[in-house]
Amino acid sequence: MRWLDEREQRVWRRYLLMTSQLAAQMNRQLAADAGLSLADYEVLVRLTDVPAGRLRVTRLARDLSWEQSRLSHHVSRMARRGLVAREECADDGRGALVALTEQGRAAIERAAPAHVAFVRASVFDALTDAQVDTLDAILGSVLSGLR
Amino acid sequence: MRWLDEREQRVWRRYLLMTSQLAAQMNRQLAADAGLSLADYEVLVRLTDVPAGRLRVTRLARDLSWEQSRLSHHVSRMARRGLVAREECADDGRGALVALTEQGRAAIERAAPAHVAFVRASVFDALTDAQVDTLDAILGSVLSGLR
DNA sequence: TTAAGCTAGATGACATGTCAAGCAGATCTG
DNA sequence: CAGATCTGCTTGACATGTCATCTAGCTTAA
Repeated sequence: MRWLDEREQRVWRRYLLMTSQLAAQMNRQLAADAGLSLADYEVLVRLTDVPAGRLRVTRLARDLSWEQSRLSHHVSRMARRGLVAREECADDGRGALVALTEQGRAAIERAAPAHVAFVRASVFDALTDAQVDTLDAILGSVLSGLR
Repeated sequence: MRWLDEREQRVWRRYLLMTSQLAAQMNRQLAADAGLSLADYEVLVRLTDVPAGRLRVTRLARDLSWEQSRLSHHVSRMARRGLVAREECADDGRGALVALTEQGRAAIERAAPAHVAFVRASVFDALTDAQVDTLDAILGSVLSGLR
C-alpha cells in the first residue's frame, strides 16, 4: 500500500481547498449579481448557445454531464422561478423540452460579464500561458482516466 | 469587456467537468467502501491526525476551511451515525469538542486504502512530476488570488 | 398486433450546504 | 460590577444533489 508523500499530500489538500473555494466564490458572486447559482448559470449558458433556446432534457443533461434526475429537479426549481419553461415535445410523447424564457435570458445577460471577469481575474490572469497549457493537459489526462 | 477565447473556454469547461467528476467518483467509492462521504472522510482524517482524537468545533472548521455552521450540521449527522461524538469543553462553557469514536476510527481505516489508491491512480499516476509541480504552482497562484 | 422490454422523464426520500437568526457564556468598559 | 458587546455554537428554512423507483410512451419480436 503506497500512501501519498509529503508533496502529494500538500498538492492534494490544496486541490480540494482551491476547487471548493473557487466554486463557493463563484456561487456567491452569481447570487449577489443576478440571483443565480453556478448550476443555474450552466443551464442558461447551454440554452443560450442553441439558436432555438430550447433542448430536450436528455440532451441538455448529456451536454452538461449531469445526471438526468438532477437536471429534472433543477429544471423544476428554475421553472418555479421563471428562468426556464418546460415544453412538450412534438416528436416524442415521453419527451420534454427545456426552454429559455425572457427572464432567463435577462438573468444570464445580467450575470455574465461579472462572472466571466471573475473567472478571468481569478484563474487565467493568475496563470502564465505555459501554465494554462499544462493545466489543459492535466485536465485531459485525469479526465480520460476517469471514464 | 473581454470574454474567454476558444482555448480558455475549453480549459474552463474541462476544469468544471473534471472537478465535478472526480468529486462524484470519490464520493461513490467512499460510500460503497465504508458508507462515508468525502466530507465525512475529511472530518475523520483531521481528527485522526491529532493525538487526542478531538478538536474544538471552531478549530476543526478552520482546519478544514469550512463554514462553522456547515461543520455543526455535519457533526450532528455524523454523531447520529456514531462516527463522532460531541463533548463539553472544560475551558470554555460555550465551547464544544468533536471527538472521534471507535466506530469513526474503524470507518476511516476501512476507507482509507482504497481512497488513497483512487487518488493516486486517477491523479498522481496520471501526471508527470513536472505536471504535479506546475499544478502545485497553479493552485498556489489561484488560491492566493482568492483570499 | 400484442405482450415484453426499453427509454424519457418525474418524483420521493434523504444527505448535504448556505444564510440568517438565536442563545448562552465570555469579555469589556464606564 | 452591570450593561453592552463579542464569541462559540446551534438551529431553522431552504437550495441543491443522489439514488431508487415510478409512469407513460416507444419499439420489437413472436
